[in-house]
Amino acid sequence: MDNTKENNNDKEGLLLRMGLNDNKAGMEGLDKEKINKIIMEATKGSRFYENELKKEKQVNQRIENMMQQKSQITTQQLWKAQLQVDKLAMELEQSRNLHCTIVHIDMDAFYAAVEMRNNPELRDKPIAVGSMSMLSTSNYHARRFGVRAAMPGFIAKRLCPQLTIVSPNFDKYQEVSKEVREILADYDPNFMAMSLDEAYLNITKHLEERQNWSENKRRYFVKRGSTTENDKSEAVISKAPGLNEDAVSISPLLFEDSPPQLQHQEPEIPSQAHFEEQRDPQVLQNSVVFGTSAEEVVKEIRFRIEQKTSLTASSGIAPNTMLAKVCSDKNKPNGQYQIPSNRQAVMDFIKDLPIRKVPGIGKVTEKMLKALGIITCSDLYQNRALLSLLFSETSWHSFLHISLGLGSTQMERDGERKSMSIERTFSEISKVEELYSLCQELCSDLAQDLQKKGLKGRTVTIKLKNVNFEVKTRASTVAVVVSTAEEIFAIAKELLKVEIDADYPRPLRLRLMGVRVSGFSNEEDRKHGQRSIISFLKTGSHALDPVGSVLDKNDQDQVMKPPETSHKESFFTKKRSEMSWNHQDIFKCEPETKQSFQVSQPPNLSKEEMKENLETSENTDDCQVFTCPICFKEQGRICLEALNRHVDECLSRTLVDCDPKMVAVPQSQSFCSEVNLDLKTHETTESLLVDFVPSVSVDVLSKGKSMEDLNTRAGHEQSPKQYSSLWRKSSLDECFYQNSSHENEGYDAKSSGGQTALQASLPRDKTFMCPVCNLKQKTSDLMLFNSHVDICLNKGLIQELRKDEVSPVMNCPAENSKSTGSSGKIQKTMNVIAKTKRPGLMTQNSTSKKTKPNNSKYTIDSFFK
DNA sequence: CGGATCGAC
DNA sequence: CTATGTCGATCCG
Repeated sequence: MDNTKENNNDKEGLLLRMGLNDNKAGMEGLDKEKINKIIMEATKGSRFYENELKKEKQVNQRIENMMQQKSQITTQQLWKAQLQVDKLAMELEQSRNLHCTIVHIDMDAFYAAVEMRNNPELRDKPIAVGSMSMLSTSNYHARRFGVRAAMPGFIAKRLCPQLTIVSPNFDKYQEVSKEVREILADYDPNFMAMSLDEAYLNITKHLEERQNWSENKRRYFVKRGSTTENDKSEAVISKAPGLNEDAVSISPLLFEDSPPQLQHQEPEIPSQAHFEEQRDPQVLQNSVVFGTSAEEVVKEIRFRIEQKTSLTASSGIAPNTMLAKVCSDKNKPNGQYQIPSNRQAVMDFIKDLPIRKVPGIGKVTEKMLKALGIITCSDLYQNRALLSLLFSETSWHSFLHISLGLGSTQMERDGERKSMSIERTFSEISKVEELYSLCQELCSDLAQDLQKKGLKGRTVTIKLKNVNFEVKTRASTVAVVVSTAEEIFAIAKELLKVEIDADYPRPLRLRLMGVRVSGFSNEEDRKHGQRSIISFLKTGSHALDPVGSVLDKNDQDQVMKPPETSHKESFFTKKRSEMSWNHQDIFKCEPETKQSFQVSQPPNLSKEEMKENLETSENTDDCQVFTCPICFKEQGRICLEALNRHVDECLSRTLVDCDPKMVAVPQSQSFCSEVNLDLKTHETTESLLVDFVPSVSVDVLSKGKSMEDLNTRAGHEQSPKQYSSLWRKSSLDECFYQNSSHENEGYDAKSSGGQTALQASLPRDKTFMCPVCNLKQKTSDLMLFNSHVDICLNKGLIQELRKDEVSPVMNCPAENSKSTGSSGKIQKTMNVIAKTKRPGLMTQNSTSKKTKPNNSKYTIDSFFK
């Protein structure tokens, strides 16, 4: 049994993947081991499980390839990469936009919450929404037993025999969702709904307007049940008659079953807001006034949602969507969390954030990065050079964005969709006729969806999953666009036929079939929806207006970008387009840049003044004086684009030159001597890339900053921080997740020891201590300082590499036979499927079961679909 | 372009 | 008694 050990590992992996390791132990619930054991028993030996193991092996193989590649990276490559990555990082830093207030709203355990609201019977029970085959969501009570979304119901039942599984009522959820949407629209008419229970808002403009609102405009009345059309909710409210004129009266009804810790949360009622009891006894209402800050706005939103729907929501407030989303998770359920709009706050937040929390990083990426020792965003930043060598450009760009705490500040325009598909799972079908008729049905349903959207495409893809959970897709592209059921089916049928014939003596034995249409043409899209024009007008009128003129950048971007890239800018993926348009953005960024560096700007700068500053800076600073981080020569008044060219040249020069040891060391040393290059760039500098330099967080002072400020900040850094208290407040889930994501690994916290000491010892007035070489230097130029640090860092990296004997420079990579060829990107995925064409084993079982396509869908449909 | 893979919910 | 979903986007050969 040579695979016993491996199996054990795999088991753990599987449990991890199923997200079950992060279950919390509760008085009534189960502890982690029990949960894992039960799941294991239920799952072991199933075809599903076997397939999971197989998939996991593939991922492991991928990781192995990656490590192999890593071992062949030379120090020169790494060094060069470091500089190039940092160049981009600097550009990104300059385009950082902190002027938007983005809110992410997330309804708590949405489906389950609706069901509980509608049926008081369920309120004290563990429940889940879904079926025996699959659950969509569970309430918090059930979660204590390890019952979670995406878990099959029959396993959930074993974990929690008392579990009530209710089948989903999507219409109901739609309705509630609509009610919520109506509220959200008051704060951002352009809000972006991600699903029935989740949305992003840009409340920048609302906040601005709100500043002038009278109290009455911010006053809401606490309703006492009678207004709700839903009888049940009245019952809910009257159930707590003792709760009267205080905050508790509007505290969540939903979380009676919340873990006890949650009840320590302070009542989620505006701190600045105050209640005013209405003296008129007949009114029987209290009113509440919300403040004008973002936090208050969000409390107001959540308050209104709860008043209207009797459901609670969690939310996050941050300068961009990525951060907002992460935030909303932090104090869930029924909580909120804000990252203030300054760079330091963002960085503090990001610092220990496990990458898995970041949207876009899923379990596979997490595992791959973990293999590189990357767990947190700081790790991500520290490994940026390596990552740029191991991952595709889009991937490492995303990583860089994440590790800098950057994300989109715009609500996505109605993105042109790229494909539309339908798929269905059913109990085994292997009869040819049934397969065809099923396919036809799918095509017909898909055609309806397509026609609703006025879409036609040229590529039809079928997807087949056999009873062993092996998935295949087969595509075919035709000359003219198709959209009708017949047209699609004609193509899909052929594809299906090929697969049936290919296996011929054996039946296909499918458990899922899907059909997809893609390759939409723009002309068609325009013709039908005139989408582009509409969205163009929308851009003009509803433009999310951050701060006055600054926002024009956004709009201009919209207009200037090529149409394909102007849509679908999930904060995660839009970067490519940013890159290609970078040179155009740079000057438009200028005003913002200026501001984003002014994190510590003089507090009372009037808007006019600010504008003025911006304007002048725009006029005069079109080209700044830059210093090349490689050769350290001043580049005069050239624009960033030119600087980039220069840096590139420098880079290739130095690399040809030689051993980095010889280059980096002398340069950095000479630089470490006192330099005073007072460039007329920004009068304020903020720590840029230095935050994550190993074991330090260096803060560059602004001119106006006093020593007290500094000390305060440094002290704040180490004392029970603002965040950790909030962190403690977070739900059990959350805490557990934190723990579980760190368990199992010799988690070697990249110690941030000495950080405070270092900060405190920072001399004032533009003399900085390099955290790596520990030498003093004097400069006001951020870039210079960073370059210096980076070079020192490179030195360190090189030494580290040497120490580890990973791949000494002289070592010829070719001698390692295993992964020849491909240098640069990860060799992606082994093609295993090709080998697995032999379907069902001996089971001759021609079980022509009734074709009973399982129609229930548990997917969360998005608002606008 | 085709196919597998990833991630979100 | 059984029993593990649906959809869109991206990446790479």
